[in-house]
Amino acid sequence: MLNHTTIDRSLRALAEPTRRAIIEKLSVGPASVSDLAKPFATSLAAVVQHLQILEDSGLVTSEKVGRVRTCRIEAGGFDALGDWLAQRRSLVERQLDRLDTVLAELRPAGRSAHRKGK
Amino acid sequence: MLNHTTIDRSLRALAEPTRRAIIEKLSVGPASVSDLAKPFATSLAAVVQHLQILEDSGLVTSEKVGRVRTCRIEAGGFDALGDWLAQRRSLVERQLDRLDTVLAELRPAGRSAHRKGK
DNA sequence: CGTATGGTTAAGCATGGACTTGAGTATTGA
DNA sequence: TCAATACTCAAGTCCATGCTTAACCATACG
Repeated sequence: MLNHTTIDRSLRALAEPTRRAIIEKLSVGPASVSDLAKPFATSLAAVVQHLQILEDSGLVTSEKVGRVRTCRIEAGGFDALGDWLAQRRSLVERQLDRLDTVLAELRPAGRSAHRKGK
Repeated sequence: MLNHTTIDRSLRALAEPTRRAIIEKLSVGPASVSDLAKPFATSLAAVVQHLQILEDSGLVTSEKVGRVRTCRIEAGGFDALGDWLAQRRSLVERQLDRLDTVLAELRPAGRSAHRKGK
């Protein structure tokens, strides 16, 4: 399993509405810090702090040219989280399959009816 | 887009190592509250609180029979989060495609080299 | 040059969230 | 029926986190 700390940082970063809104905006396209701050009622400094956390989590990168910092989503920043999620879901599937098996053994003549088709 | 509050609750619930560990254990199979509490150094009450949060988030269900509460992963509890993630990733892909297009237009004779094959 | 713009950093505050303890309820088993 | 088990609930503590303000730098513009 890949580094657990990456998952932790990603999830913490995303578990905040403002940061999620920033991610949502950035997933449409790059933006400057003050562009990102505009929609929010909070101060610019607060947004900068959120951006710092997003960068530490590996979800966002930024580079400064002149006096403006341009932020963008880091492609692949969601991969660790995606893998973790996929693994959870596959394990849950496995559980349901085993349940099916058990039910099938309990009434061998019938067809288990509670699972959605493949 | 599906209910935003669901995403919020899922992410908040998962942004905590203990709760994630509980999820990981439950994705292997159902367990009682005290089974879940065993591996942790914390008190039982703390684990119960975590379970409450996980249930509120829709990731876990439980039912009490006799004096023991059995907890299990809610199949489909990860769907909203999975959809959100997938959408982010697809939007990021779109950005990269547009970038490819721009680069291709800048040097029409060359092949863009920075993307992995389809 | 001077001023505005865009961002950075630090300090302090306030709230939320994780944890503990302790007391209580309901079930089970001897 | 008594004790152990398996939670449940309430109250209180404490620390992390998000926010603000304020001072500060660097770059761009008239």
